[in-house]
Amino acid sequence: MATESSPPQEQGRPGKVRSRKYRELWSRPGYLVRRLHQIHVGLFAEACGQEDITPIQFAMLSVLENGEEMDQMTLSTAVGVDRVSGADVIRRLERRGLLERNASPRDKRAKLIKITAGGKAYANRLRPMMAQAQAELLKPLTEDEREDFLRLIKKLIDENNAASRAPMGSA
Amino acid sequence: MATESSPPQEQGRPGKVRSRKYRELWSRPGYLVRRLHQIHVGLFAEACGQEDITPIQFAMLSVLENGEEMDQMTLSTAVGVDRVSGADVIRRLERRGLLERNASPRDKRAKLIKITAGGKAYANRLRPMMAQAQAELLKPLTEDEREDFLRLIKKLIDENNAASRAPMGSA
DNA sequence: GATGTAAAGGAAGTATACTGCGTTTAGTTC
DNA sequence: GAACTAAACGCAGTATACTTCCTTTACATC
Repeated sequence: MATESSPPQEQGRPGKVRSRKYRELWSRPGYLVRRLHQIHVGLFAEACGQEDITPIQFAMLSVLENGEEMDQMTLSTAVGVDRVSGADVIRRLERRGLLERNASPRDKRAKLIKITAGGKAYANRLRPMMAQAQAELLKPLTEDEREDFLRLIKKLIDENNAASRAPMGSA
Repeated sequence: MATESSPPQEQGRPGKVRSRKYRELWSRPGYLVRRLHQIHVGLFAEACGQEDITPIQFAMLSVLENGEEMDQMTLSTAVGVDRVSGADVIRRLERRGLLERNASPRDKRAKLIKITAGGKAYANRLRPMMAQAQAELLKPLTEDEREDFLRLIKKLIDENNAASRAPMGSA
């Protein structure tokens, strides 16, 4: 069953006429990215077992891990989600006591986010599971292929970053 | 700004100790896949302009385009989402008159889904926009790199397919 | 034909990930 | 200092994408 989603390769063949491009789902890069994203979420949940954590939640803890404080906007941008989605994630992590949210003394609009001791310990405990999920995802590829894949996907992200609704890295 | 998310390449370097692997967000394949997925959704929406359509909705119309009827479960599996998510998408497409949902005469449990004439016309009209979104996503890569990327991501999906919560291709 | 299992679907609940609108506060410009 | 603009946040609403629990129906087995 694992072989059925990618029938004989015919995308990109020289003689193909324009109209047939992207006709099949498995020839649409965006579709493939969506599928792989789903798979990653599944692998992440599996690797974390009974722990109630998601990739984006762990990403936030990772950003905060060094103890630095930042407002919601900065944190959201750092993990690459928009302000509102970020605030949602922050609220859930705060509810579990993994981070704190305090009014900024310098800017009355901003809420400063800081990881708690419990949050740090939690992140440390789960790091191996996160790493396991990453390893599982790449497992089908050889070492060379992994490097290629990471290089190419980074290139796609970098050059398309501005196109995203939540441009990253402006922290 | 587009270059900041991928600092100097150091992941996978031979001397790296185990504990530093996946330490940075941009070195976690799952994180990169999530980002690229977001970007694709953004590009898709942009390419579709005022049209109110999402990648998964278009994928469903693509599967139904040949006029074939199928139940919700089969359709959901064909586009690679679970039963419940699929039913949600179907309900929205039905509301817009792009597809019909009728009780199956042979199986009283099943609802048979069929694309409408309007749905076909709509899919035909939007296909160039979908193709535009796919092309935009791959634009940063050379032709050779595109082939590599598609080959590698298909391999990852195929071999990890069973790990997904919504295994695909069993149609 | 009764029984047990599995499949199809619905309903409720949760987590990302947005858009749009409004409020408060911070700067900036005049 | 007043006015304007922009930033940070909140709230409401929507779309994927799940989980869990339930009902109905189909099918296979006894």
